[in-house]
Amino acid sequence: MAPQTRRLAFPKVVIERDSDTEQSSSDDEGQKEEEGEGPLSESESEEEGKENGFEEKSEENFDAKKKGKAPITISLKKVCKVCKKAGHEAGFKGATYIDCPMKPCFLCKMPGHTTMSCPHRVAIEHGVTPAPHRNTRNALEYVFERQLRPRMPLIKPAYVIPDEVNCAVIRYHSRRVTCLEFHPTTNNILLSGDKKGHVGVWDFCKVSEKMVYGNIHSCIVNNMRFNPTNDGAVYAASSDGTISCTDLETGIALSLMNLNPDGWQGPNKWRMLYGMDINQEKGVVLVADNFGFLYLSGKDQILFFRPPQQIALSIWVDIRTNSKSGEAILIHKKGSKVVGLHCNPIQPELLLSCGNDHFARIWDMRRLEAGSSLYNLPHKRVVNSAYFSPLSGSKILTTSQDNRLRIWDSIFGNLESPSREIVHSHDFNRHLTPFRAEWDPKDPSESLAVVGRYISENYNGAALHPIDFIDVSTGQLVAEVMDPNITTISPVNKLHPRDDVLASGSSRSIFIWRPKAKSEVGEQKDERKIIVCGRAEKKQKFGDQSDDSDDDTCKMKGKNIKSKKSRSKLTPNNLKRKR
DNA sequence: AGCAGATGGATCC
DNA sequence: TGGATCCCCTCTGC
Repeated sequence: MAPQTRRLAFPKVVIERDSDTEQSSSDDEGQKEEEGEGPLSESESEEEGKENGFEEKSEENFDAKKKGKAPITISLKKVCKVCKKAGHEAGFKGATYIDCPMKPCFLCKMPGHTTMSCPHRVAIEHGVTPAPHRNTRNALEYVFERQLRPRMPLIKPAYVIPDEVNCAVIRYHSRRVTCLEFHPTTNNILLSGDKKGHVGVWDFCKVSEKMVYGNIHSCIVNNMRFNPTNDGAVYAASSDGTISCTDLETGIALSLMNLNPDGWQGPNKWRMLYGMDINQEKGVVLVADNFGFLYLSGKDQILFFRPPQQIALSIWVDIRTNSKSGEAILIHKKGSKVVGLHCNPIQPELLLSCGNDHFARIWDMRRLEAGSSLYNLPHKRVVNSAYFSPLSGSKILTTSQDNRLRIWDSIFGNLESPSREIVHSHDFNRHLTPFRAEWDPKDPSESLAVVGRYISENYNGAALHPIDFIDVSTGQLVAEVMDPNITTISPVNKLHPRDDVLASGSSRSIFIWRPKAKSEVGEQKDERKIIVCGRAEKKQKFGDQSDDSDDDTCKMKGKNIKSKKSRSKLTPNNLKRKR
């Protein structure tokens, strides 16, 4: 499928919504008239009509009102489940979610309109605040222009979008997937961490070769990184307060650090590890906790480690030459979670952190002390992730819970305000893994990012949550990929470092996406396989897909398909995008 | 099938 | 600073 923009998709949604709304409101009227609640339902329809901008409808209702029915003061009329007021209802109408008009827009957070009419929902640019015009440059930027710019291509190559599910493991994990990581050298190996602390290793070409190690952590795996000098070992940071180093062959995990050596001493004492990255140059694992502190640990310390001994805090390796060893460094507001750490791919001295104090911060590794950050990048709400661009390391992409992606085009330029803010729905429900927009590591122009979408869209009667590909240099929605069988939200997405492959984690399942064109032209005749885990594990091979899928459409039409029934409908024939 | 629970963040007081 | 309360598209297990 060619990359599809919102502009193409949106009119379809409008049509669905119109008929849905009209139909459901007239249904309501009919039903309530029987119940003797005519006038109330009329006023309800009227408000709904206004909300959607249908003047004719209001007139019709006015006519109906003139015909006259006695007003009733006591009723069992439904109230809005959001604001508890009568006169309107919020929630799903079929597969379309109707916002409560009393609340600010759920998407852009501005008052005066709802998500349905939000300009950011219909704009092809997806709601971009353009970069302020800059005519000042600092000396570093000239260095950037001279040294890095020549390596970047002048003409942006066409994006290749992995937009079709190629294989999947359904209910692979026993809890929701929290992070994914591709093997750095073996193309087909995908690692996944889950909320329970398990780590999965899956060969998605052989598909059935999969393993879940359940003995590594006791709760959420927040981040994983491969050992840059030994790709058979992976580090993981967990909310159990430990960093593990796991041998992928054996599954034997060694604990590199334990911040809760005395066990559970109450929620105020329990330390959880979130952000993690590895600085290859300096040979250290950087990890940050839920109290605002950064810890540095020798990456190769593991070589001297014997389980089940746990390394005490005092033997952390401190790479700083002029400060005390073994000290945690406060890098974000005390008591706030530091959810992301990223080392600059080009400048090993630069570290980027982000957290719940609404800031992303840039640090010089040579001067890591509380309050000594080089720059603080403010956000309106919690920052879920912050990444340097993968090739030049000169851009920054952040995901904040204020439903905005922010892009700084050059860390050498003016960092006072982001170059762009892109409105995007990822303000998540608390029981989801936080959304993190991630760069495409293969894009030489460093402009393509992938991020899951929280809010659903009505696709042929099904409420689906697409995975968005966004050109962060323009804010344009390059593609939204979805599959009728994936009705759950996909907050975790990872693009392959070399292949045109997307891995996404949705609830307990993992999906591998490849470009549809490839299998169509037979360049790479992949067998699409789905493995369903569970009580009776069965293997399904995707058969030929017939175009006649109206049956499924009808089944899904007009209801929110987030039900167990529809979730279990994962069959070869209905795994087909209906647009 | 229906419901509780998970332990998240914003906001108000 | 801390407790209470609310929440909007979850998902699972009992």
